[in-house]
Amino acid sequence: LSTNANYSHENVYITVFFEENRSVATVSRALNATGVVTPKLKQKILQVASRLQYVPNSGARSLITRRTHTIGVVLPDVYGEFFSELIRGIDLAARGRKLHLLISTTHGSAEEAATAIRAMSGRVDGLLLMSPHLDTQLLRDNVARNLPTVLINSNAGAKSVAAVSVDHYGGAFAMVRHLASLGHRRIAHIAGPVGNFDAKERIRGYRDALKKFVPGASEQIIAGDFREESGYRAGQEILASNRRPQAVFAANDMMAIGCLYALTQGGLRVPDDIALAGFDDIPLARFVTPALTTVRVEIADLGGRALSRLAAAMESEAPSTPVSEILHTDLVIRASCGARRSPKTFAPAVRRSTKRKA
Amino acid sequence: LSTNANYSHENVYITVFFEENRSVATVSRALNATGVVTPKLKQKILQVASRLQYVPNSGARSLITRRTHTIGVVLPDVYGEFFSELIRGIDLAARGRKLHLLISTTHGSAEEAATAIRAMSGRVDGLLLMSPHLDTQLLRDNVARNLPTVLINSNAGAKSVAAVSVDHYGGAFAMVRHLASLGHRRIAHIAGPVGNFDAKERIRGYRDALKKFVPGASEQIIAGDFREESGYRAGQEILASNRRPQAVFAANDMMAIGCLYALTQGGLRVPDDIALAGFDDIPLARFVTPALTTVRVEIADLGGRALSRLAAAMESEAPSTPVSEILHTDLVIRASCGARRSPKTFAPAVRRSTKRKA
DNA sequence: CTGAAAGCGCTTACAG
DNA sequence: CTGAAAGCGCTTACAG
Repeated sequence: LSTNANYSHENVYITVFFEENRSVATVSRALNATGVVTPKLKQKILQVASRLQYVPNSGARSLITRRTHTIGVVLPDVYGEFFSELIRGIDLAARGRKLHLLISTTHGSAEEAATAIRAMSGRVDGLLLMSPHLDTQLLRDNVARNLPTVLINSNAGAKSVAAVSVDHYGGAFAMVRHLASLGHRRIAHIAGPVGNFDAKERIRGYRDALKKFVPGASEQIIAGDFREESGYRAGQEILASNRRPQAVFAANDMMAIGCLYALTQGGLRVPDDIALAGFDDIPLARFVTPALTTVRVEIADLGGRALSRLAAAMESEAPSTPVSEILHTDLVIRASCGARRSPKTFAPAVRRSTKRKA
Repeated sequence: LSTNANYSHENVYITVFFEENRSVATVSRALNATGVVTPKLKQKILQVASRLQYVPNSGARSLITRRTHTIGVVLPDVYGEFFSELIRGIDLAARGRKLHLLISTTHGSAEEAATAIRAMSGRVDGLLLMSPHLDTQLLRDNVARNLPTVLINSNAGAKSVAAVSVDHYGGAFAMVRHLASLGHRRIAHIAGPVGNFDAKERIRGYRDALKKFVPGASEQIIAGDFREESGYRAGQEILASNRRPQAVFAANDMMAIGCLYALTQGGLRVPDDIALAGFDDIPLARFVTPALTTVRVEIADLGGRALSRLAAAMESEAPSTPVSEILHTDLVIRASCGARRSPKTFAPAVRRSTKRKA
């Protein structure tokens, strides 16, 4: 064992304390404040540890404690305001619990998602998953048994895995109700990518609200993929149509902004000639002209809650029954839908809650 | 050892293979494709591993291999476009090398930075550090010896630690030269936070270019902190001054945007009454009206290069001599400085390189 | 209160 | 080509 006392040239391990004639057991107890150690001895050990810049080898430690204190976070991407905010919320909640974050991206590929999940399995205490490609089968095949898992914005696990999602349906529903209340009857929807859970829920909200608040009106759904460019194309499509909608509700802000550019280029004035609304309330939304009416999602909160749920599941011994939590959204009314003008100040945007039971 | 064959109810470890009458050594060789194993046996082992969803315990593995295949990334925050882009660049470069990312934030506190660095030391193969609070002493006290480290946008380590930075000086210099070339003589600078390395370099660039291209002009430096609100206040200050500058160069885009709002509110037209420029080229820059002239920083590239350097240092046996790499910037000329109007299209912004030897 | 020993799951010489 | 054994750094009963 003493062959390992190589701290002068190499890394520092607990065994260097042998040089101080201490047993690793005592050192371990002193460092972890577990078990009893004479205050004097403890102080000396701490001192030596500090001088030597001793840092415990986490691999060795988790080998025996069966804890890594690390959470695996699997996301489609880390790019853009949405993920940035989401990670921020997760990070904040994790710091509070002294948990580390191992982050991996899948770039929208199911195979990469599976690989990432497997690669993380041996090194984390729990998993936070978000991916458009998650389905029950993929989860069953790749998530290690008994590894606590929480899904974000996904219904992949259906009833079998815990999930935290945004109330896409309620938000879209409230927005269409608002547009209808302004007198618009022809309300078009620029949809998100086919197969995407969020997008589907938003379409459902649009559809139901339209049916309810504008009886007899026909749906107009324009294809999109959540990216700015697809909103731009949708805008051009709207310009070219013979019977233009009076209002356009895009499934997210980036598409609404792309659409705004197309409409403005085409000579239409928003909101005078046509109303426009988005979804997400990304920071950009208040900066475009006119400022964008949208549905606010507390993205950071979404991440924070997901982490809290996961932490709770990790702490409980028994495999907890999976709970689904749904975060409500807020209507943010700005200038682009014509309901009111947005003053150019730093005052917080007007919000109207769309609370809805989960 | 056989007490561990508990895969039916618990986690799956390599020892479950005992049930197949195989030694862990053979299983290890088969799984890692190291050493020789009969193709037939190997296939069978792989099959069992797959059926059992076996995932190696990374702690145990790195205990012996002395590799975690994980990089520690310490950032001030994960919020906002800058960090989002930076992480994206790091992530992209890491995936290619099959490295995992352990991410931690310091929220601008030196103590948190130290804690984060120490907490990571035992669980990573290398460190990527960015923090306004890094100094040589903090690094020496907290970074484990022989742990390869690369600093991002910091000169903390001076000559002793490898670093990748943006050419703040050159970018600011080029911008002021550009503003001077448009005929502006009174050019003000809204500075970043005091003590911040990036901010200091940008001031230096402003100062030197002003001296060189507008001989006799006096400096006008307004305090700021990189946040939008401080730019807004700077704008109000400019409005109130008796001899207004002809051009304002903000040390980053967010302050430029805050300033823009103040100036517009105050009745000034940008760029007709006053020219405005920023630094960073965040996505928002092209969306404000008028679109913002700025200095483009390839943020993702910054992250990617930092990771590449780190990976290289990790692979080399000898403690490599620390190299400092400086990324050049590009001038992005849009409408806000009056040099030209920006058309509202999706065409890429005009860029002029400000190449400069590192 | 402290130390010697066992063992966490894995890999790697070393035998056979 | 395969297996038995040692050992990575740590923690935790178990003695003393």
